[in-house]
Amino acid sequence: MLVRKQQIAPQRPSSSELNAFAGHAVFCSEFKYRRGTEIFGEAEPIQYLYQVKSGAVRSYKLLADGRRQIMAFHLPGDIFGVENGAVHRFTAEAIVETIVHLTGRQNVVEQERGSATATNNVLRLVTGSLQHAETHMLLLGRKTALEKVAAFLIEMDVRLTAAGVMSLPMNRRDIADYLGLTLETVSRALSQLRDRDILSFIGQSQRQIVLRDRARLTDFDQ
Amino acid sequence: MLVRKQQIAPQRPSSSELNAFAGHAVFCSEFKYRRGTEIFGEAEPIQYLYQVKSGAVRSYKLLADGRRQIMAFHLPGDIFGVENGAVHRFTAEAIVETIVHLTGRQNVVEQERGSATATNNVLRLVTGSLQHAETHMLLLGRKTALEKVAAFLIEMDVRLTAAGVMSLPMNRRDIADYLGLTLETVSRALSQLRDRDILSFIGQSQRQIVLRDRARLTDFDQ
DNA sequence: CGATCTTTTGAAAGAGGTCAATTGAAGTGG
DNA sequence: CCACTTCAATTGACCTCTTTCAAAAGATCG
Repeated sequence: MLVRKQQIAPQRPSSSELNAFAGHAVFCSEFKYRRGTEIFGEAEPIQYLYQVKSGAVRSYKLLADGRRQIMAFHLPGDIFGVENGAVHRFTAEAIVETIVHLTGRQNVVEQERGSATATNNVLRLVTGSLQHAETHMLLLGRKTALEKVAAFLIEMDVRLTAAGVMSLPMNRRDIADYLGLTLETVSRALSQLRDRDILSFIGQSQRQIVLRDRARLTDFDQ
Repeated sequence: MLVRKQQIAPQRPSSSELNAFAGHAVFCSEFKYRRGTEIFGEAEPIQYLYQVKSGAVRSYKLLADGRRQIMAFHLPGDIFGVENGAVHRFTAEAIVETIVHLTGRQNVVEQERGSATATNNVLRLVTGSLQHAETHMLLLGRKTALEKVAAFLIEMDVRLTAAGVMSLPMNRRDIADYLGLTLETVSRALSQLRDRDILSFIGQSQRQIVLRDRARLTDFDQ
């Protein structure tokens, strides 16, 4: 597993939000993952706790025949890989070149035993994931394609929009696998929103989006 | 809210698994809810922690136009209503006449502050919910109708089958809203499984099911 | 025992999926 | 640095799975 990892600053403990999370300084390295590379796999033993420094991560589950459901996108600032058991329940991959801060699981486990504050931090993270999962179940089970795409844009708008432009790190297939659709349906929904002047693409890339009418976009998201 | 509640043994602290959860005896009452009545509503302040003694509970979220997504069914032994924030994120209703044990939230909060064991118990419950939610997202986003119904039957088989018979407390609409389908599609899938001799209904009720071929049922669930 | 709720089943419609072709962007190696 | 290959996205045409609408039979409840 470490073979895939490209260590940047292995010896120097670096300051990060992970330290704040732990309540005290812990050994904390920076790793860089190339686009498309696996950070950890489903059923692999848990060794680290991760925080996205730059880039983007997708975590997903697969069915036997390859159908994929992306549970969440992890963007700069997000902490992921927090689990209570011994093994990961899903796979995490870098969507683009991604730098993460990581801390050994030992530190987290020790904190769980010792500090009540640290345990509460773990609890807060897991609760946050659960809340997101519940919202997403409602989307997956009961929303139409257009409502799903609108909800996705609103979610990403908060996280990714800088200077009025939303730069999506993921491709249409990733979005589709997040929303329980096909990439063609996602593309058609985006085109429809563009034709109605609710959004527009800028430059040559189809991943740079400007939201022109957030109010009407919200109307689509039930 | 208390108006709806029919208290059974208000004065007598009763022994239950909730006490084991708390690590020591706490005030613990038994309440009975008639079928269809609300136990708590979305956005209501959290006051209690619940454990199903008998019966069944559905917890769900609604869209503005009434579309419903059931997040989970809570069956005898299940603890529910555990949340980290101040208000509930969904509604819980008794599916049939249901008896629950409940303990005041104060106890839980105090335990969170004090005992690390109690906090770990809360963490274990929340982690369990998250794990279930992740599995369910894969089902909602990526499985076909037949696969969804097969997965539902396998899930309920473990929980509900006694003496070879699975007695479902919920109707077809509940199942549909759990699986992101319509009740007609659920009915058709069950008929299909019956026609293929994978299950059969017993008696006059359509909620008493005998699984005749679990191996082939598992084949349908990817 | 009548009224209401639940479930099944059929027929028709529709939302989203599949297949395919085209265009455009982005890496890659000579 | 540019041609070449590969990857990404759009769009059209068609198809199919699930939904919608409707009717009828069956179960349950007061």
